[in-house]
Amino acid sequence: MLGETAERILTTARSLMMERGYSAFSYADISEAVEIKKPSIHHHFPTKAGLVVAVLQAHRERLIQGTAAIDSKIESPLGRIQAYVQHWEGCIRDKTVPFCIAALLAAEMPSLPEEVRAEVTLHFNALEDWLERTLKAGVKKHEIQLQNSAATEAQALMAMVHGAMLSARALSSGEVFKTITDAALKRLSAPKR
Amino acid sequence: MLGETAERILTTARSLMMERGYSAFSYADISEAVEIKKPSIHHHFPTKAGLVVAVLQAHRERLIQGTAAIDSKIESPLGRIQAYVQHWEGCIRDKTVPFCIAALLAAEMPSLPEEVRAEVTLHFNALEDWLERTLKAGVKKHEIQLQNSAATEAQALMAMVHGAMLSARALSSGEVFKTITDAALKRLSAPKR
DNA sequence: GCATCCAAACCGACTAGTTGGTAGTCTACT
DNA sequence: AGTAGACTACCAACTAGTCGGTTTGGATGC
Repeated sequence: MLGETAERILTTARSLMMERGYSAFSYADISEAVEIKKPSIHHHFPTKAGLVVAVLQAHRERLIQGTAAIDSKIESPLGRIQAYVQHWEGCIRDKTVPFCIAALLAAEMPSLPEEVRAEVTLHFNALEDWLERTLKAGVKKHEIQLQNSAATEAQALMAMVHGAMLSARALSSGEVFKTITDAALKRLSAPKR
Repeated sequence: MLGETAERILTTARSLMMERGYSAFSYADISEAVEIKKPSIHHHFPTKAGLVVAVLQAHRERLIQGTAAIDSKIESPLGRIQAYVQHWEGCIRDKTVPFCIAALLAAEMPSLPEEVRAEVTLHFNALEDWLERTLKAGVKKHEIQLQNSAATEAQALMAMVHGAMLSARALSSGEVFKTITDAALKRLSAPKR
């Protein structure tokens, strides 16, 4: 298992990356926040790439746990997707977790170490999988209507959520995220019958 | 007007930023590509923030010129939006201009200098304006159907395009951009009548 | 025609600070 | 005695940016 310090380093790295991405945060930043000297961080995480990979693995783990929790709590597929989007809405509103790390790193992709790039791709795949599964279930239950294949609609939905995060940052407005995602959800729901 | 060297610095900075964003490119990188010594770059652009602002202003100028060209060449609003999306599709395919700089910098927003941030916001506003105008014109001509206000749909469309760029990077697949944007365009077009 | 002046362009050498990472040491706990 | 965690003291490489100085191609005055 990971020690307490390693855990603190991870969560600090996470929030720094959420704010700045990969290249704009440093071991010195973590050192300051965790109140531990820089070489001690290297003791727990020898390289920056390794640390970031660990953060991304935890991030993906949270995604898998989170969607599983949604699946077990909410029966309706449309409701599940709503819950997913609302999760981010809340995060963006209270500014604790203002961005999906994987989406952020996707922007920096060409300047990332290979190991990190692989992790980003994995996250996108995992999210796409869950969205696709959930959309398909919604169609089967006549709760969701799609104009394209579930795979395509899952990709589109994911892009919309990530793009909405970009817009929220660019316009420094949490409002715009809700506006965009509400419109996307509205489009998905099948007319009552 | 800008000299030839300044112009070369600008285009080099542009492509470096397109690849890496703000914090992951340096004057040394430009120096190497332009084959000019580092202090000479400072002669033309005293600060990095200033250089990036210049790049963004040119980028926005191109957006305005580009959309104006589309407006004058293409009569149909839906066709105009298609042309806009296809422009990026082409850029992503041949990898010359693989990302909208403003969208890339939006991800880094919190670590950007103020002046740069303002420029990013301006770009988002300019694009949103054009999309909204064009969508409204399409509705008037019964070419485009919207489920929400034109402003909302413009935001959603913009988010989708930007998110599709992120996905294309994350999955290193130009295909996925086309898949996503095709679906978005399909949704916009009103049923024939 | 020719000296003078000027400004733009450029460059070598440098600064102060930061980057990720290393070596070796001390300490506390098992 | 061994080990995990933390430390001080480094390192080479890189960061944006500065300084003083040279080269260049015109303009201007005579």
